[in-house]
Amino acid sequence: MDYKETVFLPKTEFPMKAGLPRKEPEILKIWEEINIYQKLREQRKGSEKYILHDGPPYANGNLHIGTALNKILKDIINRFQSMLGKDANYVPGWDCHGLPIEWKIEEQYRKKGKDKDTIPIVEFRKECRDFAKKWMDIQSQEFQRLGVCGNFKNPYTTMTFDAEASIANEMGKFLLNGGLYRGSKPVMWSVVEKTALAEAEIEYEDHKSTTIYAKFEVKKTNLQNVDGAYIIIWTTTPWTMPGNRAVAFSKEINYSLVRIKKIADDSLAKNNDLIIIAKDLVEDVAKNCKILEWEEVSSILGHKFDETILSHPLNNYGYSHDVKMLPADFVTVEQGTGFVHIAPGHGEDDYFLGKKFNIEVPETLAGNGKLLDHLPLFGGMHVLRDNPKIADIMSEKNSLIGRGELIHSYPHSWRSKAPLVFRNTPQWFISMTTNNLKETALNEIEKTQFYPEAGKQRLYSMIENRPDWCLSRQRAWGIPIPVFVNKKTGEPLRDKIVIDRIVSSFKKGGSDAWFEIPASNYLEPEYDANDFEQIQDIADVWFDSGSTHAFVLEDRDDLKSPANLYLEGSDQHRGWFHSSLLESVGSRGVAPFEGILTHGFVLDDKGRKMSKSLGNTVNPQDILRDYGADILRLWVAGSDYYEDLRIGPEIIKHHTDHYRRLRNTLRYLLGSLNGFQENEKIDYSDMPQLEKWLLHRVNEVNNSVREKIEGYNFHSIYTEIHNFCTIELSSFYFEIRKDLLYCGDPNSLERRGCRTALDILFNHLTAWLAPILCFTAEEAWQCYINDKENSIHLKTIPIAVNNWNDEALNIKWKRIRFIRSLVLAEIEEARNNNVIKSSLQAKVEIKLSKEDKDLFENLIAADIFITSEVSFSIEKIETPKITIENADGNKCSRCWKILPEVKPDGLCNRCEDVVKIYCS
RNA sequence: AGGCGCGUAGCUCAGUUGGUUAGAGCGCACGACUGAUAAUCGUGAGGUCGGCAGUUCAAAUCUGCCCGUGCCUACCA
Repeated sequence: MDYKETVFLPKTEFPMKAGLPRKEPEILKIWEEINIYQKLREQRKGSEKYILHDGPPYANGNLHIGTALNKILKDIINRFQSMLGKDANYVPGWDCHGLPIEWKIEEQYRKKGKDKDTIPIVEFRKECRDFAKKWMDIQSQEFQRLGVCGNFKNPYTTMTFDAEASIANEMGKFLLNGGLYRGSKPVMWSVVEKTALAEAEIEYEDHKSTTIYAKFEVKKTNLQNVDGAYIIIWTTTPWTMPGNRAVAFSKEINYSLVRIKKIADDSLAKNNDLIIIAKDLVEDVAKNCKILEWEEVSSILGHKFDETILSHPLNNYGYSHDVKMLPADFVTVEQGTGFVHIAPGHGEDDYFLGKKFNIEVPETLAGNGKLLDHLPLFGGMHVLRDNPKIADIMSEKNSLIGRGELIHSYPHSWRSKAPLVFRNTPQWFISMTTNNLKETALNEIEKTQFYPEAGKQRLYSMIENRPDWCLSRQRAWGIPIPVFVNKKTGEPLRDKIVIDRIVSSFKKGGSDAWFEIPASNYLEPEYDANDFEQIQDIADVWFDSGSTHAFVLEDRDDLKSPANLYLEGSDQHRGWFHSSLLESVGSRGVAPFEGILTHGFVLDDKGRKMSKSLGNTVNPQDILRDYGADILRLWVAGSDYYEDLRIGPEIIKHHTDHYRRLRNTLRYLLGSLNGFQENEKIDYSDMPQLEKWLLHRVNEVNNSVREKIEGYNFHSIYTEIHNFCTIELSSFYFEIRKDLLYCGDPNSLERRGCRTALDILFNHLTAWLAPILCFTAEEAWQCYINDKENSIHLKTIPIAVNNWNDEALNIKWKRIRFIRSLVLAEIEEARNNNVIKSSLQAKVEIKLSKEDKDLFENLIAADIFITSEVSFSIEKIETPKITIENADGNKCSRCWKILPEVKPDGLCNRCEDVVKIYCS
């Protein structure tokens, strides 16, 4: 007779094959139907808030794998916090202003043959706004497809009128507290377009420059025997000579004092002149300047040039200022003379070095590329065309020892392809020293919790070493710096009334108002608009996103500031973490976050960065289509995201394998719990020992999960859950309990106890997994309770029941499992020797110590080993000795155990009873 | 070139203050079961702990150098 029908086999609707790409959108639809985000807010109302403030992605282009990582990680954290019972309210945001969008619009213009400069600025900005909106909507859909739960109906963006007004208001705070000032700094300038260019708008191409070796006579020095000697510099930009104010040397370099003995006929050098150049470059300079013979008079260590003052090469022609010699790290002996001429208005290094030593920054260049008229000898000359002429003049005035030409890589404009120059232009800055901004920011970093810890050092040293924040950009798509400058005094107007007017007008019409509404509306009646210059610069977009704490965290009633956590890729140490900290500290004196978590970058499976040219990019869209979001989420949870993380076909396969184990565990639980009812539950005290052990372990894992949430150790949670499912559930507990579940008496305390424990286990497991496998956990949960409104994501992780803790029991079962592993190994051996085939055919004889034997008191050892018979004999040995033989008796047709009581083709006593009661 | 990181089995990760023979799971191989079945169970083989040198009785762990790699800067007179 076939007893299969009488066996209580697992039964469930939960399919083994997930079909996530099809299933997930269905679940998303249900969540939308029941409005789960809103529901969660209502349910968690009044609970402790947990605010992970979203760093806004830039609204252009589709979701890529890095963003997917970022968003999933944020979602996992929010869901775990929510599962702890907190009100984890996530408001996603977008960064909307800035150059990349401006470019796209310009590109569209170029295609249509339109010129950007002929388009009214407000119209141009409108197109940028529409572009940002379009991508925001696309990305919003993509983020939600990943399972991200948040306020997608009302996200924040940096371009709403409220946000623009609020950001302008923040700039107003810096204006009023004195932190914002007008300074100047050399920027990459295109003399063709008459505009500053951003780093990204620059391309490097070969360019032919006129080079000169110019001589600076030593005027005052502590050095001996250098009277009348010349320091020689080399430059590829002769036009910067009028702006020269210093010469840089390196303390580490050895220099030579050289007397020129013989020169070629066409050399510009003079016999008997004493020149000073780096020792390593003497040959090189001599060759380039056609010096045929020379002698080294002495050598000079670099650091001795301190305090030395030189004369400008054109000292006698209107350039009579002192030229200081300054030490600088960036001076090398790779090229030139080992001295670098410093024109603070025409180079980044030059500017900062000059600033450090309080050297004036002269203005020498007009926006159209012409040297200013008042400059002696060179007024009106053009920086790109007249370099040979400048070299001629200097040569005439006996201020060179050589000249030449050099083809080298040089910055050019992306648009016009014209060479660029560094030009000193007025810019707005936020001072790092006013109001102790830097110091306070560093203190706030000390108070911040960093995950991982190394982030603290990184942010700290960046803030510590950064110069003042240059806030202005010469651009169109962004928030204007809302400042008026008094034409007479050059001072910015610092008046709260005016700022308030600007802010309220931005609130009504957005920051376009700056370009549309006449200045008089803001200034009058207190001031006369004619007395003021209206600033046309746009604020650095980092100021926008740096202000999100103000217009998101502070302005929304359902959020709070400071946020519990800011979480971004490690590149944001220089970006959002940085600007948010400075903005908040500068305006409020405190950091906007309590913690910072950084994740690494996504690399390919070999650890190389992804690039189109290598063809190793991984598209999240492909993974969603082929595997589903839960697989991507599992990849995030299973990786150590503090470091860079890898992805590729093999790694995806690895995670789908792990997914199957988790899914099958859920499936087996659901199958085993088929028909489980409240009245089947029994008390803990009535449960078998094995179930008590299981509940102890459930408690242990539960505590561990809770603890690891606090430290954001999700890959550790993942590993622990996976190992628990594999080692303790699937291959141990489930394996042992199959007999009881399939064949046991449904009314027995043993089987009811087992199912009660399985129910508890299922409740825990789905709660642990829900934040990671948000779709699968919901699917399994719904399969169990069948109540759409009652989503798994509304639940919390169960509170540990102290009663279940029994460490002594755990230690006992560790030993039992060890003995079991010895038995299984012997069974395998017996199988290989053809003694038995299946383990139920085995009779196990164990020689073991009394202590070990006592472990099995009141337990059915055969069940634990999944054999039919076990006999013990006590011996004084440490490790049990096991022999395997064939079990005595016949095979029970229902439970397949081999027992003496069973008649051929018959049933064992237990099965006979069960069949009689339940299957007739 | 500089600043901050990283490098442990094919894959994802553990390895406490230096201390036996470097661990886990997956994958792989072999086997079992056919009552979790495109599942489940068992057994097993996989590592010069990126390389070299040093400190030490003892190094995956501490130090130095090198190689590879990632992020951020600087790519210049």
